[in-house]
Amino acid sequence: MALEHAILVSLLEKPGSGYELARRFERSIGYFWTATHQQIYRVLKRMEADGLLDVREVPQQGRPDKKEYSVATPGRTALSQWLHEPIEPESVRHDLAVKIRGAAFDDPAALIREVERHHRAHSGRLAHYLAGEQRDFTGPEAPAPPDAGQELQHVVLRGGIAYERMTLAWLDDVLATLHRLHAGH
Amino acid sequence: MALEHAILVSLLEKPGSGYELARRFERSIGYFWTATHQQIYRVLKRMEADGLLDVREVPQQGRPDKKEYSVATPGRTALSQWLHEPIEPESVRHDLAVKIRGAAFDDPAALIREVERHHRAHSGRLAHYLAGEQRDFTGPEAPAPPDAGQELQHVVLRGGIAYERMTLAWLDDVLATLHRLHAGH
DNA sequence: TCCTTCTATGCAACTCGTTTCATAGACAAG
DNA sequence: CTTGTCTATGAAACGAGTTGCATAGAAGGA
Repeated sequence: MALEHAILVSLLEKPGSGYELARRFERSIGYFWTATHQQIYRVLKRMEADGLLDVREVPQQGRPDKKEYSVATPGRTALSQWLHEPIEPESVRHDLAVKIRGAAFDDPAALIREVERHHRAHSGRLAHYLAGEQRDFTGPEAPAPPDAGQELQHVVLRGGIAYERMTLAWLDDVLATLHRLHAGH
Repeated sequence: MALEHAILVSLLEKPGSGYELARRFERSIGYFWTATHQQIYRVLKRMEADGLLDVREVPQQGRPDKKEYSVATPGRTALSQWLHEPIEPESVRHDLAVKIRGAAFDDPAALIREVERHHRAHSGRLAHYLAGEQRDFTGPEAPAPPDAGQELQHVVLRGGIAYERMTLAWLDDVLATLHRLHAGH
């Protein structure tokens, strides 16, 4: 259900087309919520039919026309209502943890390269987040007195950074454990 | 797709019925993978049809009969194959982050109680994990020379603990930010 | 010239996951 | 004696999410 709300937030931050939303979901919003373009187009259509969004056909030069969506009044109301509802704290879903426990019934050493691959992927994400933080919040070109929206975006980004740092430390722990099992016993 | 594999791992650790699996998914396995009983029964049926599992009807006294599932040879093969395949590092899905960014278009102070609720829930989980660690791994009744399976279970649990600690610290950061926005500016 | 990439939108089929409902015997509390 | 909880299994319907396919013009490189 939160895809609708993530779209509302993103369109309130800036109106845009399905295509543009899909790219935002690969970047900033995608830090904490993913969606493919098919899913986005389908939900946009439904939300427009429900009156949550307004559409405007925008002709363009040198590229296909696009449909620019923006949040209508009922959309703002729906978002506000959702913000006031309690939600369940999420439960994690971690394939890698399943694999690690499964390694007890296979060769634990075979997992080492896989864990190293994850480590590299998370290092890349952390670098990406840190670059974004520098660019938008802590660097010299960041707006000096940040407004509420920027403060909130920053605290969410700090959450992503903390998550990646924690994950990297854990993956180090996992690697040390796998090496220990491989060498000894 | 990983539900199948989580079930294979759990049944290799100990054979059991769908009901028992559902309870394990509320406890240890549920630390990193959740599933409801309906989902489990459906997948068990399919896995048995595919020859990955064996079933045995177990009559019981004072309670309904149960079907005890155990992993068949093709199931072990399937798990081993999956363990050797690379998987994508997961992307996070965090409703609360959507809400926090959405708070820029609503009253940020209204989120404070919600964030505090999440803080309490994560504190509870952390306490639960730490109790489990004490009981199974670091306490006086834990098996003195742990085998590979226990080492791996422990490192997964340490991951859960690290996740909860990181989340609690981040929620403190979020609360401080919300209070700052509420008081000042 | 052809091949790829980028912008832009969408359908169809499928799998995964959740919610609701149903059954049924045993046992304990009120 | 009724209500609630625990064990145990399952059907049906729905909603969320993924994968594959299709279209189409513009731009840039081999």
